[in-house]
Amino acid sequence: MPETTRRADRPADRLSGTRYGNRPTMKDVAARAGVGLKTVSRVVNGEPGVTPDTERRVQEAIDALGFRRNDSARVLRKGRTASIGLVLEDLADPFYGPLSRAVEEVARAHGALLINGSSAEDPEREQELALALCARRVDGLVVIPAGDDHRYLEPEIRAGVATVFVDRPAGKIDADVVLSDNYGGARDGVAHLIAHGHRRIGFIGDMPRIHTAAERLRGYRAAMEDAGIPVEERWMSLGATDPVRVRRAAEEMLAGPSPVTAIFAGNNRVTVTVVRVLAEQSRPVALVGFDDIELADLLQPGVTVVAQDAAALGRTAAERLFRQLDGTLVQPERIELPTRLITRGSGELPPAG
Amino acid sequence: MPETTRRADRPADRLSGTRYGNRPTMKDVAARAGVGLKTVSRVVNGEPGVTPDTERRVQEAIDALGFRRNDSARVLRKGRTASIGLVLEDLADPFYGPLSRAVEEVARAHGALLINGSSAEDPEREQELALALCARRVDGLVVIPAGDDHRYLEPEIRAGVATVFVDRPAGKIDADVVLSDNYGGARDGVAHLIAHGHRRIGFIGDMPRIHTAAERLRGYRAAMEDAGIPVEERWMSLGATDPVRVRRAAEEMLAGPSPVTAIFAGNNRVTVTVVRVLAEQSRPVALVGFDDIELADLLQPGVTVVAQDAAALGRTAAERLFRQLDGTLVQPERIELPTRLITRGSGELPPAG
DNA sequence: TAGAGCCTGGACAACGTTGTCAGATGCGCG
DNA sequence: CGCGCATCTGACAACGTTGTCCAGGCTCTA
Repeated sequence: MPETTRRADRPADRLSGTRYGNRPTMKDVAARAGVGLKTVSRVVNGEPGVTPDTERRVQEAIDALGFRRNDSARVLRKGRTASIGLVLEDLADPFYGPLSRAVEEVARAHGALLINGSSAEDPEREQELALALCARRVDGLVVIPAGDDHRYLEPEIRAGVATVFVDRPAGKIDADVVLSDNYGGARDGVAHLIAHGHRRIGFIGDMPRIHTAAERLRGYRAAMEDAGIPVEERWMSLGATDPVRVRRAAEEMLAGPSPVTAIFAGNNRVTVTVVRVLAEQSRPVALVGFDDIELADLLQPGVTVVAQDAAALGRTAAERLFRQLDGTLVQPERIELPTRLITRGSGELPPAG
Repeated sequence: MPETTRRADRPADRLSGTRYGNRPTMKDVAARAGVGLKTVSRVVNGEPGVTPDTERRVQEAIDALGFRRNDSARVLRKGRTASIGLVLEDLADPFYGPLSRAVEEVARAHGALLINGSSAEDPEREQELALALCARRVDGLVVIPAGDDHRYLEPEIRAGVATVFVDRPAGKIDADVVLSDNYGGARDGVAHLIAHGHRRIGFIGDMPRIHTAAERLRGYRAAMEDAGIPVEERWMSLGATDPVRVRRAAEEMLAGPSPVTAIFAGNNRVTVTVVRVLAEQSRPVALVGFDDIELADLLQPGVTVVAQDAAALGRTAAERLFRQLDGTLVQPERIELPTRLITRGSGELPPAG
């Protein structure tokens, strides 16, 4: 049949509607066990009021047919899905692994499953994902925002979808947010470099439209200003953090007559690339990175970082989400978790050249 | 005894049944727009046969009420959820990040969402998770097995749940499997060490009940045997791969009168710990690790590894899953992806001592 | 031995959506 | 002006489960 679908380009529309491969239902089980439908339901759900003998008969029928309760139908009836959604930027990013896992653990403790998807830093994809999750009636949503306007979630929140934003604040709506102290962490990290004698300090960060990136840049500027150091434009690089771009940025600020003697790297990806670039330099350049990276202590020198606790971010957010669902929470709040400066050598190098 | 739907200790049972916070339904939209229920359905799904004027009225009502289609009800009707489940070991493990992401991308391309959970290497939890996903009627399941008996999935597979196992084979059932060539990779890695003059080579791996661990051990033994080197018991450590245990194992094989001159590390976690231990040794010890690790090239010396392509594993598995759903696939198959030896220095060190 | 009360089991409606089908409407044409 | 046809619309059942409520059978007591 030529179905002329007008806007059938939405995800869920693309799978066709073949039935489950003929799965047994409670009705089938009931027929086989010679009992009523509701009795099967009672057995499946461990409700009281079934004689051991009847229960045994039902159980046998269940085993024989390979019955498994259809939670979709159950959800329709009960109104709760016991699942929460997580919209993050990139599952493959080592920063989000622990965060994701922490959210999952909390969900598990509350008997909920986790559905997650990556926005790939694309606001439109974030929205598409979040709304798809809402259509599935997740009980709650943990969002690591890619966009800066979340008014599209207003009807959902009003309808009772618990919502918590992590890592970056929500845009244009009032909602729970759990953040790291990006500003303070960056400021301290840069101040650390200044304390070790640096004055020409480079900053390589992500696009400033990303909240964390903007905050870290603000921290950098604050530390410099506190020390009375005027920042030169060419010390700063703000843009995509792919290796090619970062490498060029680093090499540029390390070239010329008065190169930077230290670099502050705005996130884990930047840090990794900068470490590579610095390894190729003839003179030592100090480095402090935002986000911890694995094996940072084993490099020569060890990489000094401003570490944030990704797991704590996820855990805190998820716990807050379930407290929203409990009804114990009313007022949206902004929670800021502290960062920690871990000195390993690279940030304590004195200025060279 | 076949495990079945039983008692009320299952996750989904713990959330109580409060209704959605009074969400508008198609009926409400229909009432407000002054049209029939089915017409709303048509508009929502972009079906043909609605005049522009009617469509506009319906659309306005949708916007005004903040209506969002309830996919649970839709699923109940259509029989497909457009979602697939992924059961893995630990979301936070850097090896599974890219794998997970790859599965997600394929799912996305097919318009499906991804629900995932961590088994924490616990067979019971694996089963609980997989069955919970089936109860939600995921269309398919990608499983990284923790246990070695998957007969509990037989009714599900028979009922049409597409199933693919990744990284490790299924136990006691016939199903699609996508693996790395663990045996060949380990054998080549160890042979590489032997080629560089080593004879006393240690092996530190995971519990042999884990298929990958067993295969890699087999590869180690094969390489040693091919070279005519009798393996001493104390060169091998097979057990949990927590840092404490691995550290002790490494230190033990490096002590005594005839210590190993090289170590083959059975997975990424082991490699990381061994690198730490070796950094403390006075004499150089060669190292080849299974799985690539970030920044391996920047360590002194760079860490030689047998790399597997986690993303390719995930992608291949997910694609196979959707081909099962298409009906293009019939016979279960075992697909083995090659590994790649990446030399960076640590594996090319000559024997010392 | 009759009545009260408890326990078990089942009929039925409802959850929100989609597929089916038939009715209503409008249009062109004889 | 009426008929056929195409187009648009809506009533209704069904998806598989759970909550409500009542019937029937049993035990227990007076």
